[in-house]
Amino acid sequence: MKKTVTLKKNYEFVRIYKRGRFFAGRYIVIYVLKNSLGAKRIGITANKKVGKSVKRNRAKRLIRESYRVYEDFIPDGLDIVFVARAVETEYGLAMILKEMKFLLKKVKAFDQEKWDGLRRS
RNA sequence: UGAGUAAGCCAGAUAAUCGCAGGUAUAAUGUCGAAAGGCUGUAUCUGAGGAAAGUCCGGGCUCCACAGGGCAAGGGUGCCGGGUAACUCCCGGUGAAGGCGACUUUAAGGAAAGUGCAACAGAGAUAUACCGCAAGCUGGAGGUUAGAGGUGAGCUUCUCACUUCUCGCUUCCAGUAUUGUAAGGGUGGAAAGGUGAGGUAAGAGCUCACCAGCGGCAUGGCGACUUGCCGGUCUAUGUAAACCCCAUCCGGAGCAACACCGCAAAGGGACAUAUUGGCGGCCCGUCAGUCCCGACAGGUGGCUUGAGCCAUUCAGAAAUGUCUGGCCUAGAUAGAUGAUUAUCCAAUACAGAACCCGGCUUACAGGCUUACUCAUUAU
RNA sequence: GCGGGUGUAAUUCAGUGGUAGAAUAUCAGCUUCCCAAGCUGACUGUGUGGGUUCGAUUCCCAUCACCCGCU
Repeated sequence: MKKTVTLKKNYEFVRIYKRGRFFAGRYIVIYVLKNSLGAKRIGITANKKVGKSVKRNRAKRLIRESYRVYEDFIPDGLDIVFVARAVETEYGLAMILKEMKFLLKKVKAFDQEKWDGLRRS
């Protein structure tokens, strides 16, 4: 198991916001940009609109857990940023999983054949 | 049984699988390195709170040379005693306010040091005199006594009746550039002690009794203060979370502090022998040449053993202190605790450490324990 | 994390303890053939909760929201 590389600095996030493709879901917004490293890097953010620290931490944990499920099916060479949105209602992991898969497909960052093959076996 | 008061406790549990952070051990035939060791893997242990929150106080720690002296300014605190490293915190008490009560609340020094403010209303706002109540004076009306005059009647010296005038007394009414008074008067947050009796032209601490307040002495208490006695009636509006006075305390900045390593450190500019800066305002004293641009998106330490936690002994009314023994219990750096399943449960609220402690304040589902009060019923 | 600041009408701002004001905006009327401009009038309130005071936008305490800085 390889360790996940994360984006840290603000200028890295700004670069992806400005140049990358994005798609908004109900709970999260996804930004994707190709990089030249040959590996994938992710960033997760939750700003103050999401809520206080407990809510922000929970949103980040759920996104991180969902990413862990789909990590192997995302092609290398991409920078991905997940932004948690401010939602009034309660939500669980299952909804985040469903939405993340949908969003990854929308931005063409999901290896459907590998997913199907693994499911069949 | 119902209603309530006070103090304290818990903050979902268990099991399995996957996943995250840190410590320790280990590594062979993994990988990087000269090595120490790192990365990675494996095993094992540990892993958010009662408020971690707000950042409202107080400290530790670090730097400002030591954190020094004096003056000025500013700010905090403010019944008494104790506790504490310290506090504006805590404990106990005093006074005051609230509650039938258990009990609760309390920024509670000084208003006879001075200054300011008190809108509107009201006669008047820190002292006043509009109405009123009385006294005086003037005028009018009435009553009455005395004196004088006139008319009439009779027993004509004298008596009686009526009437006029003058003086005095008195009642009522009106007026007032007069005097007294502050008892009463639709106001107001507040009208300069309260109640009762005497007293007075009318009234008034004018006098007396009790109460309140003030002063003195004594008693009990470490003290705030309490209780008792005596004395003068001078009684003194409120506001100090208005200025202020008194007492007392306070140097500043904050772990993005600070130290070290690495990178960079070529050069340019500003002020300089009594200037500039440290030293937040001035003086003394003291230290150093100083600052800006070039030019910080790196790493390590600081970082968790501490005014620590648990049990216990003793002192104390308590806060708290103390003796003995045991324990080590997060330490990240875009920031770690999550997911799924099963069982129990009535159900899971407020909410996530970021240098560390002691408090305060605020948010909060539900449950439990102890002590006490009131009401009702039964014995 | 640490430090600092601000909340007044729909908007921009005044207001030093005594009935809270200006400009713009909105609405209505007048004026005009119509519109604009102009004139007149109306409307809307101290972030929230306590306390001090006779009385609080103002003074004190707590709380909420927003904004700024740090190397």
